[in-house]
Amino acid sequence: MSQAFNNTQPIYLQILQRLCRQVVRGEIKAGEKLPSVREMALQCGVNPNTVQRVYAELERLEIAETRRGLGSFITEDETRLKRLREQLKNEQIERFIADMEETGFSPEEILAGVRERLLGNKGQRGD
Amino acid sequence: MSQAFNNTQPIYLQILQRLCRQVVRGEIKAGEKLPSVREMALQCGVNPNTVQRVYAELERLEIAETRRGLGSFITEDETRLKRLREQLKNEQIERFIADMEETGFSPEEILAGVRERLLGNKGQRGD
Amino acid sequence: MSQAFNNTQPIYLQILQRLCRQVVRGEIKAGEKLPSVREMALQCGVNPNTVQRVYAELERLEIAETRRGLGSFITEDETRLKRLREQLKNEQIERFIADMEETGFSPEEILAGVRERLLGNKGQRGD
Amino acid sequence: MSQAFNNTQPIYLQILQRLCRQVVRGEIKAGEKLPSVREMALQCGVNPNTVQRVYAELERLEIAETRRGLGSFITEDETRLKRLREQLKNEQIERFIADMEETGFSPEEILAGVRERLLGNKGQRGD
DNA sequence: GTGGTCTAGACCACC
DNA sequence: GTGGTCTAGACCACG
Repeated sequence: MSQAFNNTQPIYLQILQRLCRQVVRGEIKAGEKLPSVREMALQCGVNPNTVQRVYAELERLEIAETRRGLGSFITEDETRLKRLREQLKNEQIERFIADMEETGFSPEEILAGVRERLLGNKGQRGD
Repeated sequence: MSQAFNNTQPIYLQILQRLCRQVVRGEIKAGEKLPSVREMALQCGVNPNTVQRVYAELERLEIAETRRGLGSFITEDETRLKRLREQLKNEQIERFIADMEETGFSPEEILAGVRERLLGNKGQRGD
Repeated sequence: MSQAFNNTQPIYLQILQRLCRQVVRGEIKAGEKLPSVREMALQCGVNPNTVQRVYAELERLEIAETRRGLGSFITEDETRLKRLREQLKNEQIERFIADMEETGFSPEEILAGVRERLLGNKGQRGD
Repeated sequence: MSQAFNNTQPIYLQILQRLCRQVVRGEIKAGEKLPSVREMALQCGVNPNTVQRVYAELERLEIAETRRGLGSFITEDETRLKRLREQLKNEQIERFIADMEETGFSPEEILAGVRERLLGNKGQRGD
């Protein structure tokens, strides 16, 4: 679990992404304390420097804040977290569709491909 | 020079991707000769070595083949190119949906988001 | 400097082959760390780029994997290494026999020639 | 037929090898006239320069000789051709076994592998 | 420290 | 002319 990093992306980004997703999925709640840098480093089998960087980035994104001597905490601003959810959704969709269109797929083909993948390819109509 | 590359991805991958897309979109046809390494390097404002790497990768992917002293050519195997198109489509969709689901979005939400982005949010019903 | 390379084959392939053979012979063990790119370059009297290429190829062959900032390591998957051994054996035999047959030697003649070379030509009978 | 060259070896060597093998197999006989350079180039779909090089090499190996204004001819010295046959056989065997031993295979393993490949692996004994 | 990428420029064999 | 390899040296992000 704690050790599944690929080499194509910096580890710190992978951890960052995982934390964001846990927050968005509600597995980590508003106001919740994150593990200490050292603890998290152990859990992930990673250099503390790397975790430090993740927490700094979370702070920059206003998803967490660190209180000196106490640790890092997810923001208590729940609307911020809801915004985060929408933001991630839109970014991912945006990037996906831009990529697909640049590769030459039409909107119809994109939509059909996504639907097929999600629902199986039993003939849907009525778009 | 004439082309803009971003810094988040190696240049050679950006060129590779661009060529793949041009092939998939039919802008480059089966059997067509690619510019020589040196010429492409000039066009891209890039070192010949970098282009060399791109062409080598195209060959490894069986999208192009190089003939000694003659240059590099897109494969004449059109079915290979069709496969490439499907492959790119499926990979992109797969990655997108995996990402979305891992972030906690349901299939319905994904599909709705994609449709809305592609068609505007006029009447989606009955999925 | 310390190593002699012949001119008929690219240096990077010669280094690659040597490493593969060391792995197959068990001189380099599963999980073992390879010298850093720079160090290996020094050892071989070769440019770091050349070694880099070798390591990239080893990774593509799933013989080694590189961990960011840590170095390159022979895969810990021992069955992969056993497969490699068989693979090299079969490839070499296959190529040899294909060559021999294409040159017009019969299976009997091939086998006799190999046996003679390996054992001296004492009593070959009854094949 | 005439167009099956791989990229890992110079085309002229591939043609050279093919001719040697045809001679060794007896498909081309002692004293026989080879196609003209231009003719052979057409047959092979190759630049005349390339064929020129092949014929020069054949002459250097004393397998063929070119008579000005008449063309190239396989040598009439049949013992030379027999020697060629043995020479090719021994070279190929030598190279194969050297490679195998360097990869760490024992003589027994080599012999077993070759026999298995040639005869199928029905338990032979009596070496 | 590590690997990854890139440039500049060279040399080679091949066609 | 072409692609393929190599060197020398640089810069970067990562751990």
